[in-house]
Amino acid sequence: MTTYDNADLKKAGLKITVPRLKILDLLEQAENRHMSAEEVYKRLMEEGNDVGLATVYRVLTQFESAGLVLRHNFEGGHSVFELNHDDHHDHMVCSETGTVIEFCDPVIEKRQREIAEEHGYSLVDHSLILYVKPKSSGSNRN
Amino acid sequence: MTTYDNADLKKAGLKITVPRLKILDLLEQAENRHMSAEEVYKRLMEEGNDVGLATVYRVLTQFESAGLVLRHNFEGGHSVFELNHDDHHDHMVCSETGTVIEFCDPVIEKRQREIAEEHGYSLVDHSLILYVKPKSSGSNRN
DNA sequence: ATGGATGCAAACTGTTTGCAATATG
DNA sequence: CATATTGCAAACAGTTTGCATCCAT
Repeated sequence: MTTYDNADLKKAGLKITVPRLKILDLLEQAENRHMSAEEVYKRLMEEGNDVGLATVYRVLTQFESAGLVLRHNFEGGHSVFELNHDDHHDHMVCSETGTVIEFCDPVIEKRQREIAEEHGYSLVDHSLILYVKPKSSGSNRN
Repeated sequence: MTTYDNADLKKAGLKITVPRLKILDLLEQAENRHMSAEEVYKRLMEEGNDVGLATVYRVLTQFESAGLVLRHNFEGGHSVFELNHDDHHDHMVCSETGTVIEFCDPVIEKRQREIAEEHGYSLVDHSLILYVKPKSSGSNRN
C-alpha cells in the first residue's frame, strides 16, 4: 500500500507544514477513503486542528497536482478526494446507502482505449461511475 | 429521430409556453447537441427571445424529470443538457478542441451490469466520459 | 378566473483568491 | 531571513428559490 510521507511532500516542492501533514494523515487513516473538501475540513476541526477551509482546498489541489491525490467529480457538482495509491480503479456508488465501492475492470479499460483510437483519439483519462442499488432492495422493478 | 412536440409537454403535465417551446426547439436545432444552461440562455437571448436564466434552469430541470432531456455532469462542476433521443450513449470529450463525441459500446455496457451484479447490486445508471486528445496532436508526451 | 409559469433579484453551495500575518527551510 | 504557507473574508461560478406579475387553459 502506497503511503506518503514528508519525502513525498518535498519531492513535490511542498514544504512540510502542519495542515499538509494532517490532511495527508487523514486521507491515509480515513475508513471512508473518499472525502469531500468539506468533510476533510470538518474532520480536522473535530480533531482540534484548526485549518481554514481555503487551506484544505489549496492543499488538496496541490496534492492533486503532485499526484498524491485523485479528485473525482461525482453527481451534484461536488468533488471527492482520495489518496492516489496508483492502483487505478473506477467507482460504484450505492444510491441508497451512499457507499462507494471501487472496482477495476480490464475489459472496460481496454475497450475505452480502443474506442478512443477508433475515433482517431488517444485516451488521456476517463471517468466511470456506476450508480447502483442493492439487488435485494425494497423497490424491485424489472 | 425522436422529436418532441407540444403533446410531449402536455403529457409531462407542463403547459405550452414560449420559453419551453423555444428551449425545446433550440435543443432540437442545435448543431452542438450538448449545451450548458448558460449556453441555452445566451442563445435564446441572441435570438431575441428574452427568457430569464432561472427559467432556463427550471425548464431544463423539468424536461429532465419528464425524460425529454438528459443532464450530464462534466468536469469542472458544470452540467450539459441534451435531448433524450433514448438511444443511450456515453461521451468522449476532446481536451484540446472541446469536441464532444457520442459513442455506445455494448461490451462496456454489458460489463457494467455484470460488475454491479458481482458486487450484489443492480445497475441503476452510469456515467462514462472519456477524456481524449487527437492522436496526431502537438504534445506527444509519453 | 385561477393556478401554473415567468422574471428578477436575492440566497445558496462549492470553490477560488487577495492579502496581511505566520511559519518553514 | 526570505519566501512559501496560512487564515480570513470577500469574490466567484453555477444553480436554486421567494415572490409579485403574467399567461395558458
